[in-house]
Amino acid sequence: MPGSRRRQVTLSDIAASCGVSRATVSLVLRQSPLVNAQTRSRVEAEFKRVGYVYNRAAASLRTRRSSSVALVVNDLSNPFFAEFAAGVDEALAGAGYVTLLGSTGESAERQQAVLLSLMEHDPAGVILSPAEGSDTLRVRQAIGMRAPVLVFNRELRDSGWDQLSLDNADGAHQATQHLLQWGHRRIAFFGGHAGSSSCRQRREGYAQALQGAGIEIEPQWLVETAPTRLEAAAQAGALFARERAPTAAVCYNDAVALGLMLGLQARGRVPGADFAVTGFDDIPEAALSVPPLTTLAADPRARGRQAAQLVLARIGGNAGSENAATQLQESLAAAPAHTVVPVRLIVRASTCAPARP
Amino acid sequence: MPGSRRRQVTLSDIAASCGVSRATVSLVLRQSPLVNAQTRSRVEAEFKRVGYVYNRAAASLRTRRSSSVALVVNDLSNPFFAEFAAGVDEALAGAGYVTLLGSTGESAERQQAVLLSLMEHDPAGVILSPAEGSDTLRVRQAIGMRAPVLVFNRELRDSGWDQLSLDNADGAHQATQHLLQWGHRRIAFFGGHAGSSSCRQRREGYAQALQGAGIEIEPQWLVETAPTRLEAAAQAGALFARERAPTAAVCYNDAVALGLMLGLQARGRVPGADFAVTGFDDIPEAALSVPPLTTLAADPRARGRQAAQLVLARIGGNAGSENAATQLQESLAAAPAHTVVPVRLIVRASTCAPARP
DNA sequence: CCGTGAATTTGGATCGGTCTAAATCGAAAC
DNA sequence: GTTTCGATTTAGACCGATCCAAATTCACGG
Repeated sequence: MPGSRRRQVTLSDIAASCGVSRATVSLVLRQSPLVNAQTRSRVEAEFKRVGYVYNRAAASLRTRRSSSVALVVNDLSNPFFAEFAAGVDEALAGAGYVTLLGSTGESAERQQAVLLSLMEHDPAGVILSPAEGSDTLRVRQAIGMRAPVLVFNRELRDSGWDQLSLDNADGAHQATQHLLQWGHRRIAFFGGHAGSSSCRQRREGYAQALQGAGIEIEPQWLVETAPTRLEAAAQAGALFARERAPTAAVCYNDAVALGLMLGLQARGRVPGADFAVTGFDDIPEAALSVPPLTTLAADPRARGRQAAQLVLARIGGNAGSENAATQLQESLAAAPAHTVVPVRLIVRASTCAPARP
Repeated sequence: MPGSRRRQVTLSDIAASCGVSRATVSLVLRQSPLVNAQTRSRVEAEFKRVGYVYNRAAASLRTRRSSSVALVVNDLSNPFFAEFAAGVDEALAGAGYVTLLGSTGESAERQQAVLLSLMEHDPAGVILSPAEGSDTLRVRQAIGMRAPVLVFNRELRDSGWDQLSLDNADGAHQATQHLLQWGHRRIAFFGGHAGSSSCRQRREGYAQALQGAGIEIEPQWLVETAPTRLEAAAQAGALFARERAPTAAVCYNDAVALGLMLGLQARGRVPGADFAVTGFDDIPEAALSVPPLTTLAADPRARGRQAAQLVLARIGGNAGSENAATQLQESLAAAPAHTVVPVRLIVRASTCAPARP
């Protein structure tokens, strides 16, 4: 019923109306065994009666223990990251932390602003999926030593922070291998910015697989595009500009692969019948495209949970030292860990034998 | 360089090393015109030198002005909500607020826990896309009068809060009309829980369109399913259980429509050729399915921005009264607004004329 | 009746900012 | 030379919690 106002009720109010001291109420709040059972229930009843809500900000001001974690993600509208974010939030909530969200829209500038703004809210940790073109130094400058950081998905060179990433090289290797087994010999690597670390790693795995098969890569097999469906569709033609055109393509990711398939169809080619395509990520659409896309699955939601676990480990890791400052020191001192998670090939109908001309 | 520790630098430290009082430093922080230009630049230099970062929690403890907004969403992995969240965050960040994320996984229980946890962080406002089966009273109990709320997408009866929703009835009406124009006379409404407000509204629009065409609805044309692809695919058969089977279906949403199309194909029917299907939401996959899905677009990112604007209006709305408590009072007192945004029909290839047997 | 120790409770400082009312300081005005 | 005034600065309380050391209470043994 809009109408009942008055300022919010605090621990002092409770103390007053229960006839005990603020300290006692505080002990009740924290489930201390010190307080008498009768007192406890009296106070707890009052909590309910007046609808008391805890002010965590005030508490962590005193304790110097924050209960939030910042999640900075480059593109929420990408289902891969949305799933990731859901996983992060799930695990953080389970551990009693709240998620501070920041999205950067893949802009290093916005990322900087977002980080600065988030740091003012004193997160206990940061999970960062860096925008393309992030500068390690600037990011460091924004975060300083104030919180442990987990870098996800892209590299941040020499940051000295923990990192969680997919086994990009191995994934691309698997995809290429798969195409080789179908009998392809002319295989392109399509899409992505060669500057980005994930693209570089995927290209490496691809190159290694071809090398292992004794195949030399033609320059025209390497096509760069923005990692979007649209750009990919537009660039499809580049594959067929010259002789020795490829019969298959390992794509940077699913978005690019879906775009390429559209582009192929526009040229009268039939992906999955006379041209083979693989993706990366296994976004939900991959299973529904025509033809369904052979791709590499990484289970982004599980990655999100994992990322959360990793920062939480840095944050709370050392149960031995209760002192928050010391804890931070120790955890920051431990050597940064680089966790690489395997990806698995999901074979669908977009891969096929090379067309016999 | 991990190694440089020491406790974080505070405003008092700055004051000390600049030889001014804490009050002055505080004035500098807040760009007050009171402070002398020389002093200001001296202090600002010190900020940079030592890498000072503002502690917003401490500040808002005193000012009673929070700079965060809670966003509670039922399913982040749904691209519709992911886009929505991105839009919310974009607009909030632009206004200097930070987003506290909470996802409920469509569970009223989790939603309650999430809300309680978020409220402890004292958000200035709440944007809530309620989980199915939310109980207005419990939600009210968690939030109380502590923050203005914007309810998105689903109704929360008698909550007295602002609401932003899609014009569900009109959308379904448009879709049904479109099918009628193709010549269909036996049109089903497929999917969704009839209990949910959005489903009810869509069914209403559908029913009205049919009524307008003088068509009576057969009970078997109304099929309930969970709003997921899988369930929808499994229930496809229900449409053809009896005589007077439909030749087209207005689906609850895109996920259901995509599922239904799969289910149809499994039965040897060809959606877009001998059975017409429409969706709702225009998720990215809708354009890529086979056949591409006729559906209703709502631009979720823009909705997110709009939702953010609406809470911000409640939060900051009254520039006249500087007193925060008074402001909250006034804004909560203003009559709740229900904003309904139009949706537009995107015609693709999943709709066709009825099959001539 | 008093000392003793365990069980409870508490006063008051503290976290890092902001706010209010009052102090300080030159310089212009009388 | 004192008063006055605008410009600047500041002391100290305060926001809502926690923490520490010390105080209080109470039952029990001597």
